[in-house]
Amino acid sequence: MSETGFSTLDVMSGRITIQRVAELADVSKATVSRVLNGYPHVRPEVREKVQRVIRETGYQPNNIARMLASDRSSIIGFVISSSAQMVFHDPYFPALTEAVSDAAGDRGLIMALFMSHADGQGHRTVNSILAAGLFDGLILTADAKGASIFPQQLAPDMPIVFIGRPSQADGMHYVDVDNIQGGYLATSHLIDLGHRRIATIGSNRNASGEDRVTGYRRALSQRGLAFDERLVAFGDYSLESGYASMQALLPYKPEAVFVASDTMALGALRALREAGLRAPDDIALVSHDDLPPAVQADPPLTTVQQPIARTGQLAVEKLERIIAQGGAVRAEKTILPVKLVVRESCGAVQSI
Amino acid sequence: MSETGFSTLDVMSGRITIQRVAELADVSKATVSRVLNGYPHVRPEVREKVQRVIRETGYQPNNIARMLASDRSSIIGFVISSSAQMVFHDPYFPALTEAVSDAAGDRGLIMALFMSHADGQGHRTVNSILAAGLFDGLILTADAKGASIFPQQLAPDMPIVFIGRPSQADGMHYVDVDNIQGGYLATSHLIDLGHRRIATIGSNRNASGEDRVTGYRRALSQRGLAFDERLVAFGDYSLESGYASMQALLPYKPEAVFVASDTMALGALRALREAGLRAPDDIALVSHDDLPPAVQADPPLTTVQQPIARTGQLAVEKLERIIAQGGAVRAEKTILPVKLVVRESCGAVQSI
DNA sequence: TCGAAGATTGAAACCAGTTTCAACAAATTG
DNA sequence: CAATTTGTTGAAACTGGTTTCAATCTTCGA
Repeated sequence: MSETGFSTLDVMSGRITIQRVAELADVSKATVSRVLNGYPHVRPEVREKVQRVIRETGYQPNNIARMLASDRSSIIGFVISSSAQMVFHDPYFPALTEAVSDAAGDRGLIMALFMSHADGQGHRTVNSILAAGLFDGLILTADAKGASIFPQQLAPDMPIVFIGRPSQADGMHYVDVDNIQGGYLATSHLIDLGHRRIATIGSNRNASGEDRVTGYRRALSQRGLAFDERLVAFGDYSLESGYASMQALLPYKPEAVFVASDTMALGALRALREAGLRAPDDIALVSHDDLPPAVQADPPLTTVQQPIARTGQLAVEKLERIIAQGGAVRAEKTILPVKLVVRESCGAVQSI
Repeated sequence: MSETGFSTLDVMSGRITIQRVAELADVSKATVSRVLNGYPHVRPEVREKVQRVIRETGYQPNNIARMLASDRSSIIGFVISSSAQMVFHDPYFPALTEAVSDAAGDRGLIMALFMSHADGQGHRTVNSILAAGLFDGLILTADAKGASIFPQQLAPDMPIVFIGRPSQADGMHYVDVDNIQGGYLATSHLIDLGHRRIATIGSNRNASGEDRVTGYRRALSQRGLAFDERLVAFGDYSLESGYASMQALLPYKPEAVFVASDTMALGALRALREAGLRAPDDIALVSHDDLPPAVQADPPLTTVQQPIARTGQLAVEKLERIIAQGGAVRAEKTILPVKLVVRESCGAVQSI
């Protein structure tokens, strides 16, 4: 009833607004806003008074109003465009998601996750994301070869960073891992161990898969080994495809195989086991990714470690920079180094 | 220069607003808003004119302004509170995430993902989520036993649905799977196959793990089998813990084991293999979850299938209902049925 | 044909912040 | 000591929608 019910402020009315804080601190909304955002031009004692009111009332600024006024949402979209199968079967995407989520959280950004299945219309997803006009920027996992629509064409001003080299990389920002070097290191290691008939299970689904095969070929040619078409199989990163690919390769009697992902290597190992062969004694194996299954495999996999957490982190940082500069940043790619982790599947170390 | 530059509307000015559409269609903002939201009280020809202008200008309403005015964001938060390890190693969380993401997308909701690692302060995450005041509601994965702070206490009005029974389930909405029945079905199946010394690898980390062990005990007692403390081991859902648990059980010579997750079963299988034992010939195995590794395992796992996609979907639907009704819905739990999927690890089917 | 009920419409208030700009005070300079 | 410059502050405009309410226009029944 009382017009001056200041004392019961914490009880009355549903929500505390900046207006209310301003009244209680006996200043204007503008000043409260300055305090809130750490802007200068506020006398220390005024600043403190406002902060005290904020503390005492438990005032939380309304983020949506903030977004509207400042034209910034602090929300970024993370779009995984891949078949449902891949997301399920390969720990790469969970690991990457976690990396991006962590990096976003560290910077006070909120990450909205979209899984746009290639089987449905992934485009619809991307379209509706852009239409939402809600995101400060987007992180996209590299598209499969042949993806037709590019969000840039739909929203040229939207800051976008790819993870993995997109099929049309011109003018795109992206963070990738040195896949060519990955294939090269793995294959060179096998050559160093004395193997000559070295096969590969790669993938032609996306740029990463192709690059790893490129590295494989580069290592061969650099050491004067002939490239044999029959020693190359292509999978889709699933365990099943690794299994099938290994079965297809066995008739050509490889001494060693570079498998382009840990998950496919797991499948390859099973094919070996069923054929009564053992790694590394009968066939040496080096794979790629260094995800948890590599350690868990039997035998543990020698594999190329790719810095997934760092990848996610750099993508977020890069995106933040582009957002801050209003999108006027020259397209720039970042390639992260990889390294070989030697375990038992290659035969360089004796199993314990 | 011209004051009446309507013809160049698509070129001039950065963004088209509802005001601009209203001017072009020669109506008020209110009418455009009515058309936009499909409200009645607009003459057909007016409606059509407005729609034409919208189409021609490519107008997209600003979602943030919409949120502010309507006090709805259409964003839900999905919080995975678990150790980083679990998220990495067990495909359960990726599968669940995908289910929730899909269900949200289907309903026009945007899903923000939070992975709050128990190792850091998960509470800080939840706090800052609530502070954001951005979400219409939250879906939380059930907390581990002993989690101390409940978001309800911080934000009693926030619509929240748990996936999995939370440790303080009173007054909470949650969707869960019938874990007791899961343990019961698995164990009964092993009893039916003639086994008597049946061990279990469970978990006391959360309610699901405990329930599965409860089901195991219920099946034993119902069939008049004694419960033997030494035949019970507890893991943390990781492959490693399954491996260690199985090693711990072997000295007590179980004939069969019910393992509370596929991932732990994978570890158990390895322990068997290293001990020179085979499933199902030496020890029969039934696990829980029916995630991809169950099929990929060697031998493929007989396991209890839990409907993950359905779980996510129901959680989103339930949350949407609570949001729509302004939170005034009586707490209600939903328990989904599980079923046994017979493969080779239990010995009921001959391997091919 | 008149009055009442119902449909259509727009002006204005509102959501809760940020930002601009003018006014004034205090400090510095010539 | 006057003239600038610099610092502090609040009023008001602005972000782009939704919603209320009163005014006007139709339609229909008596």
